[in-house]
This record gives sequence, C-alpha cells and structure tokens, in this order.
Amino acid sequence: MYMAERILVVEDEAAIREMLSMTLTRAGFEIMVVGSVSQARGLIMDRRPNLILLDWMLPDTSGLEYARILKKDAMTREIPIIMVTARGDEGDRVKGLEVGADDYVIKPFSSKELVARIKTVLRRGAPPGDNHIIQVDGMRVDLAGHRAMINNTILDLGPTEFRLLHFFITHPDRVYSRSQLLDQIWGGSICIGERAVDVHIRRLRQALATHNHDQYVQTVRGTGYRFSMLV
Amino acid sequence: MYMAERILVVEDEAAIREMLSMTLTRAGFEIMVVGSVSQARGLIMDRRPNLILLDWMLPDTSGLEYARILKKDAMTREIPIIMVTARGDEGDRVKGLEVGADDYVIKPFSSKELVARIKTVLRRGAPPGDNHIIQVDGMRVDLAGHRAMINNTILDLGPTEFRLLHFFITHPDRVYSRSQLLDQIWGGSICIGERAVDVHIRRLRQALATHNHDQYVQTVRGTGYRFSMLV
DNA sequence: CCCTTTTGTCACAAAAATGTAATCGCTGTG
DNA sequence: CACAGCGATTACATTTTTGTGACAAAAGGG
Repeated sequence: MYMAERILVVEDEAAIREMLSMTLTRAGFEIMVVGSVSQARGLIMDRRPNLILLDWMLPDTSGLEYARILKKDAMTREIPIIMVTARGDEGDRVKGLEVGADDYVIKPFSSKELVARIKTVLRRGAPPGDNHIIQVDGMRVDLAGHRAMINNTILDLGPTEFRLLHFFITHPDRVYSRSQLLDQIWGGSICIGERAVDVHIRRLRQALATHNHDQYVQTVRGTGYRFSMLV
Repeated sequence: MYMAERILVVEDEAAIREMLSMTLTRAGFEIMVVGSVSQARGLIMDRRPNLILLDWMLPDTSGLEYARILKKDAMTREIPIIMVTARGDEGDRVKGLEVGADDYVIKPFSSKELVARIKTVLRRGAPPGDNHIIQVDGMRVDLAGHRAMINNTILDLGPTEFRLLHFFITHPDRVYSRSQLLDQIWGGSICIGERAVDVHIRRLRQALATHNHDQYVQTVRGTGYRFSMLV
C-alpha cells in the first residue's frame, strides 16, 4: 500500500496558498497548509511531514530563521526544506542554503518546476539548483560545502565575505555600486550604511591576498567594485 | 554633481496623476506626466526617462501592450518599467512580469512603498547578460564593466574621461561645443568654466596616445571638439 | 550564561580626481 | 613681423572618494 508523501506548506499569501494546494494535491502529495511559523510548530510535532515548503517572508518568524531552528533540532533535522523566495537575490539563496535548506524556488515559479524540484529533493539527490562548484584560476567556491579555496588551501572567510566572493565570481567583469551589492548580498530590505561594503571588500581582499589573488577585486572610483580576471 | 533621475508617468486618472507628481517630485525625481500611450510615444524620444511608471488600464493602448512594445524596441528596452495595477490578481502580475516589466505596485499603494520600489529598480540597473560593449577599430568601451580598452589593453581613465570617451564613441562624426559637452557629460545644472573641458580632453588624449589612438579626438577651431575615425 | 566570531560604524589617513589660473604655443591677419 | 585670438599644457589647491584600524554591539555556539 503506497502512502502519499506529506508536504507542509508554510505560506502567508492566500492566493499562493490556494495555488500550491491545488498543484501539489494534483501531483499526488498529501498536503498540510499553514500561514505562519507558530501554526507550523504545532502541526509538525503531530504529523511529521516528509518535506517542508517554506516561504521566505512570513508574518511572525522569518522563514530563514525557522529553517535554522528546524535544522538545529535533531528531531527535525532530517526533513528536507525548500525555500520559496520572491527575490532572485544571490545573497538570499546563499543564506538559505547556508542554514541548510535543500533547495529554493523563486516566485513566480511554474507548477511543473516546483513539482520537479520537490521530487528531486525527496529522492535525496543533488538539487537541480546550483550546488555545483565554481572554479576559476585555481580558485574554487563550493556553495553546498560553504567553502572557498585557492589551490587546495581553504580560505578563512566570514559568512558575508563568502557570499561576496560567491556573488563576484558568478558575476564577473561588471561594476556594482555599493547599494547594488547591499541589495544582492545583504538582501533587499536592510538599512546599513554603504561604507560597510568597503569594509567587507577589504576583508575579502585581505583573505585573497594571502594567495596573491586580491588584484581581482577591483575598485572603480565613483562607481563601485568589480571582480575581474583582467588586471 | 548629482543628476536627478527622470521618471515618466503614464496614467489617465487625474487624481492619481496629481498624487504621483507630488510624491515623486518631493522624493527628488524629475518627472514627466502624460495621460495616454500616444502622448508617451512623443515624449520618450525627446527626453529619455530613466524609468517608466505605467498604468495597467489606459484609454488608447493598454499598459501591458505598451510595455511589450517598449521591451521589444532595442532603443527603449533598457528602460525599467513599473506597472501600476488596480487588481491584486496573481495572473495580472505574472503577465506584467512576463512582458518584461521590472516590478509592479497595486493600487492603492503608499507613497513610501512606491518610492522604495522605484529606488530599488533604478539601483538594479540593466540585467546581467546583455553586455552592451561598443567596439570600434580595436577600441572597446564596456559600460557595464566601466572599462575601456584598446587592443585588449585596459585604458587607465578617470571617471570623467571615461564618460567623455563613452559619449564620443556613441556620438561620432559630429562637433560639440564646450558648453554642449558640459551639458552632456557633466549634467545640465553645473557651473564650471568651459576651459575645464580642454583639460579633460587633454587627459583623454593622453590616455589614448599610449596606443596611438589620439588622432580620433579632434579639435575644431572656434567651435569645439569632435570624435571621428576619419583623420 | 560565558566566550568567540562576526558585523557595522567611525575617525582618520591616503589616494585620486577635478577645476582654475597662469603660461606657452600655434595660426592666420593686417 | 607684430598682434590678437584661441587652444594646449602645466602646476596646484581643493574637493571627493576610498582604504584602514580600532571598537562596540550583536549573533552564534557551547
């Protein structure tokens, strides 16, 4: 007797909730839908889901925060999580994977794509997203392993510097203003002075300098910063 | 030396038009307001806006249709569009984003939210991928990367020299007076002596001379300067 | 609850860019 | 040939922008 796999959807927007329950039911899943983290808390103990579809923005606790909590508790650590985010921000994606989310989808998404990703994650295979290792000139950034290395030596980077490097290495040869970097790496709605970017650029340069790779992080006066292999 | 960003508002309801011009002017934007797509057509060629705020429902052509037209024309493709829609319909939003609108706001909206979204979209700049590199006779100007090169060697230019070269290379074979250049490169409302142009022309020539390309920046006695490949 | 790491801000140093003014040099003219 | 008109060149003071180190608050991990 085949038992349908149970998916918990945590999503506050009613319209999307409707759409998701439609789509997933038709795809053969058993679904539970809640609108907030506190509601999810109650349910999860009672009926353990096989997968959680978690919105990034939620009324009470942020989805990111809840993901962190779930992954810290041995009881729930094994439940795969797919984050649903409105933005395509690099930083958010990395943050999501950082706390242990297994994959993410970006709104608006097609139902076909969503179902495909869910099935992949349930199968415990590698996510179809970018779990791969980016490698350029002896420099490697491993998103899943959350590590960066140069010539097989692990770089000692703080989380923000890692996201910065990852963003740069995936967006080379292009200048980004400080506010663009804040959007991309810190996330859309933060209030931080722009000069904070300078400081993190410096810290990244410092780390790269130990392997003489700091010339790739370039200052463009009056505009911002650029990552490029061309000196 | 900051130049206000220009926003074109296409909106037929007079009340909303009032409100928008109030809000946006106070937020420091330069705004142009029209009530229909046909009016917008005339204006857009004359004074290119940095962003278009486009109502969904309009008397002549629908906003959606106009967005599609704008995004199809290479001349206007780069201008970001924010759709203004009365409905919170998921379907509409998706349609808007599908034709290439960069964001949408739902009526009624708070002025604070609108300004925030406008700023975010303006900051985002052109999407990565469509690298608009202008190339003439071994000379390349990469606006996104903010870099100029001759025969694969990077030119060392200051910000103003870069803007000057970029302007010249996109407006060749035509003489510009010093005051025209001040308008175009420094921005409309500055008070700088015209002789400053001479100095920057010199600095640009100096940079080009290292690769023997300085003959393209030509002096037209009594009139101004010209950029031309013809010697 | 304590300790460590990470973060953002600030103040100051350093560097680069910018506009001006003085001077030099070329060109055509009377 | 002297002169006026205009652009080129140079040096320099000022302003703008970025780099750097220290520090305190906040977050994370035991």
